[in-house]
Amino acid sequence: MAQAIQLHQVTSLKASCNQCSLSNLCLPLAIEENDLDRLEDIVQQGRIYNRGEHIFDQSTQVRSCFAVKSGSIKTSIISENGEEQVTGFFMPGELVGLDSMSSENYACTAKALERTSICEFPVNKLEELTLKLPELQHHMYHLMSQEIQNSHQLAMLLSKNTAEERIAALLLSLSSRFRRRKMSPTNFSLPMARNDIANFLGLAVETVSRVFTRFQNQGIIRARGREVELLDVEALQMVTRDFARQGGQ
Amino acid sequence: MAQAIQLHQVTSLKASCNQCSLSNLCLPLAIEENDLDRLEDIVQQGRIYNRGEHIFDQSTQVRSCFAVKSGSIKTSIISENGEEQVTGFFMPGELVGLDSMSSENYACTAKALERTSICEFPVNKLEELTLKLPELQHHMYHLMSQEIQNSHQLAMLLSKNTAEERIAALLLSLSSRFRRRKMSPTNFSLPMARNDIANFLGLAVETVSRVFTRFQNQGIIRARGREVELLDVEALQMVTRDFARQGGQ
DNA sequence: TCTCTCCATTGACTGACGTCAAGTATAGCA
DNA sequence: TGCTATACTTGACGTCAGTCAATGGAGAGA
Repeated sequence: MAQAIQLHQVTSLKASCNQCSLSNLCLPLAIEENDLDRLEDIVQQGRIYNRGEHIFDQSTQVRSCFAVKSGSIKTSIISENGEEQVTGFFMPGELVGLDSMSSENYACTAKALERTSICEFPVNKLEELTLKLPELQHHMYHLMSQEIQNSHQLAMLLSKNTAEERIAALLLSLSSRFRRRKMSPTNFSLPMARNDIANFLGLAVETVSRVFTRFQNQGIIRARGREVELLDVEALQMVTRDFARQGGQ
Repeated sequence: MAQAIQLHQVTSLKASCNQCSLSNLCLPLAIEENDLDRLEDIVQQGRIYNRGEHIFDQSTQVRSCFAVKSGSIKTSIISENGEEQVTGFFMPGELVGLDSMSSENYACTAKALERTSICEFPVNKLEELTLKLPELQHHMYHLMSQEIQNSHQLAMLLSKNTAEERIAALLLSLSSRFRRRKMSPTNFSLPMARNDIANFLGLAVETVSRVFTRFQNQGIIRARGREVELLDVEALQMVTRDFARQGGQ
C-alpha cells in the first residue's frame, strides 16, 4: 500500500511547511502549529525553476502568489514602450506577487535569477484561509503594507540619492537579509547581474561598475564579479545618508 | 427624548456611509447593502482638518486608516537625515494609511492640503470586519496591491523618465482621477504646491516651474498658479512615453 | 489698503550621471 | 580544451536637471 503512493505525493508529503527550514520567515510564522496543515492543504510545494525561467508573466491571469524556498528571483514591470523596471529581488522565505493579490492580471513578471525552488499559494484558497485564520490575515496585511513601504523607500532612494548612496543601500539591504537567513552578512555572492542592479536603482550599468570599483579602491568592499565582501560596513553606512533603509522583509 | 440627542450624535447618524456620495469609490463599494451598517458601526465619520493639519504622524502608534471624504491630503516619509519624500496625493474616496496597516507605527505622515473631511477606520475593528465580510477582505487586498503597483509605477517614473515626462504623467493621473469624481478632467485646481509636486516627482521646484512654462508656451496647458487647464491632452500623452500610467486608485 | 511672507518664476552656471565606444574577463557549452 | 556569447570594466564626452541668486506675484492679516 505505502509503496503504491505516487512519487509526487511522496514529495509533497515530506516537503511540508511543518518541516520547512523557512517556517520562521515565511507564512507559517503567523500560524499556530495545529493550523499548519490547513496551509499545507493549499500549498503546492517546491517546484524547481531554472535560471531565467519565468514564474509568472505580467498581464496574464493571476492564480497564485509564491514563496521563494531556495534560490532567488527578481520581479519587474515593463511599460508600453518596452522599458523594464526591476521592482524587487526576493530571497528564501519572501512572498512574491503581493502586488497582484486580488487583481485580475499579474502586475509584473517574476523570473528566477538562479536555480530556484518555489512554493505556490492559489490566491482564492489563500483568501479563504485568511478568513478563518485571523493571525494569517493580519500577517498578510502586514506583509503587503511592508511591500508598500519598501517601494516608497525605493522611490526615495531613486529621487534623492546619488549613485554611491543607492548602491551602498542595496549592499546593506542584501547584507541584512543574508544575516537573517544565517548566512554571512559580509561575504556573499550577488544573485543578480550588474544590469539588474543598475535597472533596479535607476542607474546605467557603467555607473554601477564605476561605483563598485570606487568602493573597492577605498577599501570598503572587495568585489570579483558577483562575489562580494563587505570590508567596512560602517563606511557603507556612512555613505548611505539614510540608515533606516536596510529593510527587506 | 429626541431633542435630548447630542449634536455629535446627530451628525454621525445622518452622515452614514449609506448616504455618502462616495459609496461607489470608497470601502462601501465592496459591501452588500445589508452589511453596510456593520461598516458604519466602526467608522468615525467626517472629522474636519484644516490646511496643513496632520492626520497622523510617522512613527506614532497606528490606530486607524483613513478615507478622504472631501478635500485632499498628501503623505510623505521623512528619513533620518530629515529629507522628505512625498509618497502620494489622495482625493475623495481614496484610502490613506494602507502602508501602515497591521504595523506598529505609521510609516508616513499624512497632512491635509486644504480644508479636508476625513473618515476614520480603526484598524483592529476593520480587521475583524474583513474576517466576516469576504468581499471586503478581497477589496482590501486589492486596494493594497494597487498601492504597491502605484508605487512601482512611481519608481519607474523616477528612474526612467525626464522631467517633462514625469510632470505630464502627473497631470494625466490627476485628470483621470478628477474625471472619475465627475469633475472636469481638463480644468482643475491643483491641490498641492509646486514644492510638493517637485518632491513627489524627484525634481527641483525650479524644474517644475520651467516645465510648466514650457508646456504653456507649447500650447499644451494653461496654468496660472494652481489653476490648470489641459488644452491638448493628446500632446500630454505623447510626452508621456508610457501611456499606462494614468492610474491612481 | 498696505505690508509681510510665502510661493512661483526666470536666468546663469555647474556637476553627476548617461551615452557611446572600446576593450577585457567570465561562463556556458560543444 | 577551446569557442562564443554575455557580462563586466574603463575612458572620453555631452547633457539634463540641480544649485545659487534675484525678482515677481498673490494671499493673509492688521
